[in-house]
Amino acid sequence: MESIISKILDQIDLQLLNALQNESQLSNTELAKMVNLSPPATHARVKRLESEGYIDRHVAILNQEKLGFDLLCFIFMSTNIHQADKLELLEKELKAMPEVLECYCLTGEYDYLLKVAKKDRKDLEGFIRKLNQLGITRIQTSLALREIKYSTTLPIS
Amino acid sequence: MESIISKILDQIDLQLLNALQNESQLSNTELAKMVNLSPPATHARVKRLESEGYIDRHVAILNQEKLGFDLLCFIFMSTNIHQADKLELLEKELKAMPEVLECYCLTGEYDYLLKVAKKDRKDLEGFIRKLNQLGITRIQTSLALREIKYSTTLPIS
DNA sequence: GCTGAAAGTATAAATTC
DNA sequence: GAATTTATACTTTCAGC
Repeated sequence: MESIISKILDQIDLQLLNALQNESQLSNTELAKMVNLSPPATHARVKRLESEGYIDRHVAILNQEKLGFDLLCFIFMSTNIHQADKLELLEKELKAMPEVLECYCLTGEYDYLLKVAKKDRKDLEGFIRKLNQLGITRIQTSLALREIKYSTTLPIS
Repeated sequence: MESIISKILDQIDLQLLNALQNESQLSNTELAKMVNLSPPATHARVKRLESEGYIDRHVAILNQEKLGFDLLCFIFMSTNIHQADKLELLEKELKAMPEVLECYCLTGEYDYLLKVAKKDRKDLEGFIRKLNQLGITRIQTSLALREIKYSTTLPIS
């Protein structure tokens, strides 16, 4: 059975998405050569993929180490907030914190998982103190000792 | 006391990095206007930031949901491997798996944290079986119920 | 979706500050 | 030494087919 995607995205679309998620600076001309299409046809497809929301955004990935972000932490936490509107506020505040790179609601022991980048332990301490003021009941922090892989590339091919 | 970075990167460099990590498709002309420099001067700075490793790569962020990746999982695992060369092999294999988006060595109860994207439960089951064949002793899987934030933007400003 | 032309960009070289 | 202006090559992008 075919997936839903294959009915909307053909092989060329997937090739384009895959090329761009690995190297978004590829020129339209280069992309066109890769998929054996004319530059205008290629351009139209990429624009379509963007406007239809398959491509969320284009970003530059900076080097954490070179920029002094020595601490990458995973913070598990639970809250005693249960009112829907107050939970929403909490999530809005978490989202607005620039040091919070990722945040998910998780199955399991804790309510939330946060991925946080900080420059040093003092910064991290301040951040955790800030969390405690938001109605967080339980926090467990794990430090990343070593990065083995960091990718934004979805396995679409 | 000034940070190390401020000795190498000036305010304009940080502005450029910050602009590009949020929207890497900005044209050189637009960047130049933002930082009040001529396009060639801006271009030289960006190239320098790339060649010196402050910018790792440029990528397009795809929409997981639209592409059918319904399962985002965080897998904690420990291994019984202790030989250095065999551990290296394990890490190389983890790195090579396209469904493994991120992988870190962690402090705490488990040796590794994996962030894994899969299309459905059957796929996930197959993946976990594959892990079990690599010398993994203990696995704990948490599913992301909801994404509150997903960002690649470091808080450099 | 293709071809060919027009507009806009990136980039290298020469010049100035 | 670093930024600017000038000039060229390349790319994107819009017609018409």
